[in-house]
Amino acid sequence: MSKRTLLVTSALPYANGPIHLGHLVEYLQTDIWVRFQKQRGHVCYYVCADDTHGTPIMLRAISEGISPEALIAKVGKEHLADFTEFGIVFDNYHSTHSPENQALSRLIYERLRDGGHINSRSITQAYDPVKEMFLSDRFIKGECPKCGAADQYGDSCEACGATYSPTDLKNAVSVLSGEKPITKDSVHYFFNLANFSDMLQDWTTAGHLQPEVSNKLKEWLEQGLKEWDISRDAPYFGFEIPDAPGKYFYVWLDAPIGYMASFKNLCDKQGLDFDAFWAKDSNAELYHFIGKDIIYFHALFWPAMLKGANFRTPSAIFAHGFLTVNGEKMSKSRGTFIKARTYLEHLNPEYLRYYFAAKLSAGVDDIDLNFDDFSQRVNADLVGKVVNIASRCSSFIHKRFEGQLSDVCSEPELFQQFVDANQTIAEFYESREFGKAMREIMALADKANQYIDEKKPWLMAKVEGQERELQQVCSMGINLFRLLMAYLKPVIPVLATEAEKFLAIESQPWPVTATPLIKHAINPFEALMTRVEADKIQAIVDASKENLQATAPTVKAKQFEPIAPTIEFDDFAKIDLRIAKIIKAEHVEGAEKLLQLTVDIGDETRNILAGIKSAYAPEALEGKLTLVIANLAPRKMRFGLSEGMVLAAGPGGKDIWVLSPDEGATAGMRVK
RNA sequence: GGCGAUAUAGCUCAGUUGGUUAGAGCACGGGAUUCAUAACCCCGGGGUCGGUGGUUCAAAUCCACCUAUCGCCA
Repeated sequence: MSKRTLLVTSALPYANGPIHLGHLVEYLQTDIWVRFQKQRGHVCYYVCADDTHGTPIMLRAISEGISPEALIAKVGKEHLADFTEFGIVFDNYHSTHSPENQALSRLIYERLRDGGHINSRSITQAYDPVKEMFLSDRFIKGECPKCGAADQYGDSCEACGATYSPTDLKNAVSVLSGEKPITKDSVHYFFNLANFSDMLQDWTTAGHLQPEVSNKLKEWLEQGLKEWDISRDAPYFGFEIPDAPGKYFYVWLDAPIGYMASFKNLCDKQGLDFDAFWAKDSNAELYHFIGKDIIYFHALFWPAMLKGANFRTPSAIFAHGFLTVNGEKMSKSRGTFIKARTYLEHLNPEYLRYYFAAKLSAGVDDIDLNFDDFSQRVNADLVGKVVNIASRCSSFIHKRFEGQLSDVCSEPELFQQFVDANQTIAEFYESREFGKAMREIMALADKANQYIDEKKPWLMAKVEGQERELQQVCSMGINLFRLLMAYLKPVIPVLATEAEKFLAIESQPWPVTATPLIKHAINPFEALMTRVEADKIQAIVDASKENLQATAPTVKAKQFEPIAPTIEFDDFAKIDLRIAKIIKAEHVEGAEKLLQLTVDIGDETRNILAGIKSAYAPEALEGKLTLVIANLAPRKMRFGLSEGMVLAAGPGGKDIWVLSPDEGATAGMRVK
């Protein structure tokens, strides 16, 4: 087995929200693959970073009242903590908002520009005149021009599926301010992807991609490649384009460069040769694990950018499917939108690592997390089958032989059979057929249990003179267990490490040339893993439902007029609000909208003319408690003097609602 | 709307270039066992392979259409 050099990445999580179980499919898949490579003795670096740029980050920082830098620092820390507790070990975890990324983004941009791959021209876009920023399609809502459905985004209608441009929307408003967007021109920069059509035609069919991905891309390539808008106008959180003040790199331009930047950062820390991995003639292998939703960026833009900037292209891109829970899309209301943190608060992360491994393949199919299947699978496979082998053998070894394994291997052929399986299992791991690898390993576990069952050590224990055989059978079981743990180590590293402690052995390499432990003392057995408790799963679902209420959507179409400018408490204190009792209410001769109210505000009564005739009959008001502004300057109206104002809400007409206090308040009390 | 993927036992999934009675794990039923975290071992029931039509000596597999689910449309 020759030594390979690999650089592996997972897609960068966006710094706009927490890690959830859907994200984890990818990071666990990558981590398992990387651990496997390392266990095999290859040189393998696994780098990742937080994806930190773009309008959503900027807006969220504003809504939280902190700087974007503070926001991404906070979220980045949370992300890394979640990953770490799931056993995902990066060789480096960086940020796209880093000097390395800025320098590399700039370098790549300049090389593309100098190579004639960047164009610029003015385009017309929707613009929010209040927030003073351009609006992408997702920030405009209105009625679908085709079917009239309300509350649809600027690019397509969720109700009828029509696609259109934001200018087609009826009654369009900015999601940010509620204002009607205007259109405005601005110069944008474009990456001319079509220059790379031939190169991509070859690259996408040269074995770098899964066949289904390759087919998908063929479709896009046949339609002809369009230029890619890589710039955004200020205000934007990102990197300013070097030769274009006020213009920023679109987040998707610098995000994949973040892979390089994170690795550059690692190189600087560890003295590695960056060019050995990224130069055009690099011999290192470069792999990107991604979700199938971002294939376009990774299989077209990214290789083209690298090519155009004179860097090497990826060895392969591995796309995976999405996670469904109980057969359905993850849903906040069903409690199946589960954050990594919520899971960690209740269940052992290795359960999920094993479960995902058992279901993952090299394809792009979605995988389903079925809670019943999850606990059955984990309990049956890991606890019932694998750990059980150690459990059932170690008791004899300790009770009868002081922890000493026998001095011979009684079944060398069986042991060798387990060692020989390493090749098949390794092939499955290598090709990301983790489900098949797990099945293979569990078949070995079954074999081990069958062996013990056949030998019946518990009968030997009762027969005098069979001590030696008893020790041999149990030692054999322990040795088989050891190999199983070596094979499972990429998936369940914590359990594997615990098992190594129990076995009193060094960290296990991939068992290509393993020999049985002979005359070896092991440590007392302690439960290595406990069963999944069903109530914990329910607790996760419940907690996920609660999260929903805690995290109300932050960006929502504004239905109401914008909040007025902030005032100080002193401003508020100037307003003297009083509880008032309506003593008398009557129509005003000749007035269309007004009612005349006589109200008791404690020590005095007032005459108030209120514009609420359209919504209230006078007799319905008499005796009612309400709120009035008592120190409003009296106002002379056509029908008389109004000595205050009754508080009411609503758009008008029949929809006016007079405010009233809770029971117990009495006329004259001041509101404060 | 266009395009793609998927649809196999109660559940989660295998089924290589079309080729005997369609497989596994879990669940279920029966038996055996008691060393082991009620684990393990043996046996068994259960599927008109989403639907309809076609090609073929032969279709889960190839083709067409339909239905459902998921995704993509830069």
